[in-house]
Amino acid sequence: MNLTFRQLKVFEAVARHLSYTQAARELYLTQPAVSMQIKQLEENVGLPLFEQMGKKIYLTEAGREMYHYCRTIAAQLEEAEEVIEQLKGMRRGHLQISVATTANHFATRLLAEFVKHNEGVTFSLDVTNRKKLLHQLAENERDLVIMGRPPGDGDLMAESFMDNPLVVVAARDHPLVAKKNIKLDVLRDEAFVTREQGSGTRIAMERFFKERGVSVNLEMEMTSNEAIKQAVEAGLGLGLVSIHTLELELETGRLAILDVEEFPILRHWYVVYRKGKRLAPVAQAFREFVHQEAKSLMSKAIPEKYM
Amino acid sequence: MNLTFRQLKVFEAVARHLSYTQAARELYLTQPAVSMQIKQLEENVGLPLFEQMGKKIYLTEAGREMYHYCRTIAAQLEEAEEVIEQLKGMRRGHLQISVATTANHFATRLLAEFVKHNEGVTFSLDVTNRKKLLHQLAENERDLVIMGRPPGDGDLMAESFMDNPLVVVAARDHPLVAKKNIKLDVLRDEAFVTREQGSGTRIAMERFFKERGVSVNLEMEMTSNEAIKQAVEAGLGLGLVSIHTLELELETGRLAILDVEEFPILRHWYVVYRKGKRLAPVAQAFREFVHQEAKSLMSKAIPEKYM
DNA sequence: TATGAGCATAAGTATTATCTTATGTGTGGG
DNA sequence: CCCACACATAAGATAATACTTATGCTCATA
Repeated sequence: MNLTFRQLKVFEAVARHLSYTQAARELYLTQPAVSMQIKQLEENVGLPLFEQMGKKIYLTEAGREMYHYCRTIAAQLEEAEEVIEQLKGMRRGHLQISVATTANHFATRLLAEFVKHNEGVTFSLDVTNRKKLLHQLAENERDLVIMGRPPGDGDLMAESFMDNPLVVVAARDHPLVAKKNIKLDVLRDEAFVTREQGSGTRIAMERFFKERGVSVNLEMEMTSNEAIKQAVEAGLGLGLVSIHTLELELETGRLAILDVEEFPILRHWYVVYRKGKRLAPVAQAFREFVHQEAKSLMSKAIPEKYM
Repeated sequence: MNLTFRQLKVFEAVARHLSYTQAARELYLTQPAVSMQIKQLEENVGLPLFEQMGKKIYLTEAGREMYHYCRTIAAQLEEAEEVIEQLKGMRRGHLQISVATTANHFATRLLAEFVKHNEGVTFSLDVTNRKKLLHQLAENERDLVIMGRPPGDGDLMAESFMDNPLVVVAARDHPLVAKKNIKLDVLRDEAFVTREQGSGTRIAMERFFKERGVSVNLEMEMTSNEAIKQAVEAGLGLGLVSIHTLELELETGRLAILDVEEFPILRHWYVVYRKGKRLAPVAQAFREFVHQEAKSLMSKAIPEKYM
């Protein structure tokens, strides 16, 4: 079959009016133009679609079938058009986001807020480690990624949108909790519970201590921030984590931030995407949303001095 | 939107292969031809459908949506094509048949037999009186009508396909049942239960008696053959009916055919349709089926001497 | 750094679509 | 019996479509 939409459109009008002439009027055409379209359609189909009895025309059975499919196809087209329009206006869309484990807390909240403001937007959120995030970016599997500073070599756009202060935490009954302005040297004697090698936090941490000639005990590795906090709370040692993971623990007083000199280590959160990627309207909107709203959204959850 | 099927077809191939070049190969086109079709489609849609990252291309969200609708539309088209093919080969179709009340019995049986031999054929059967049958023909509401001889003035094709013997019946205990070769004059004293004025049977009956100068008592009118048979069985009088309505009553012996001279009145059944109407393949096939099979199908149900 | 793969762009061309005007044909109503 | 209506057919003008070839650009990879 070699139909054209024009043929279907004209056919639909004729079938509806059961009149070539009226259909022609509706379509601002002459009657022969309509005749020709119908004739071509009938040739394509291989069966007559109308029969003429005297002055009136009637749909043949083949005509009735065609009319049916004509309308379902038209309906599909309309639906498609509507969906596309929604995509254009960003009233709809699907976000594919991945976030670093550490960002889980506020990323989820950001997403929730965004979706609340944009009805019809759906998303899938993958919370995973730095390595996998970089892999997903390389494979173009995600629209946007929220993470620490990505390596400079991959062709990535990374836009900083919020500070990410790393702080030293201890259990509430730890001897250092009460001290003010703790010297870095003091930490030399302390055990640290840390994230696994290769994680953003770990990299930053090691660089920080190395630059300052302080070698600390980093023998306890955990693959999640939750595990670290549990360990610290249990008194296994100190922890070095992003303040954004601490909201609940600070509120309940289970963990305390130590007042160590040169702390917090100031890092940043980035919205990352592939250079040259044409962001879909939703993704574009979410990116802007993050830039505008992240700070104010987080300020409610974090002690002021760390903002 | 001003899409073309060509655009959709090309788009579908590209989306499937995620490659312009491969799609071009599949469609026996050059790569620029594919590029242009996609470009035009994107212009129509108003959004990019693919994004290129290095050598690979990916569907954008709009692209994924379009792909979806593309496939449902293609599915609709295929379905339409299939239905049309079936209509061509008469493996499918809908019959719109009307039959005279008197023909109900064997018409139903004919239809049943026809449908059994042609899987996929559906029908709607209207059993009604002569007046309405003619109206339906005039309004082109039915494909075929089975009835007695239609008036010659309407532009109708009427093809006789089977005898329609009208016989005189009586209750089994009627005095005339035992008589042989009953004279017409004898009927003058008898009451008749008849169909209403305007019915085919009634017209034939009146003409018959009038031509022979026999005036009979026709005061009991019924609008259905079933009612007539009931009345005759109850002893209200004689009946004059088509033998095709009598199958069951003869078999059970509730009614008897009288051996009246010049009887049965020989009339005929006709397949009738509007002159110049292009019969759909199904209707055409049924018409031929009726001509070929009606007699043999009926011979099993009716006493041999009346065939 | 050179090469090739893959898509975009440009220019040119043959084909096809689509429409109009003019006219023919059959139908039903006055 | 003739006219008006409705669809069919024919011829021709115009626009647009859908290609092709040739070439340029960008990126990955050897």
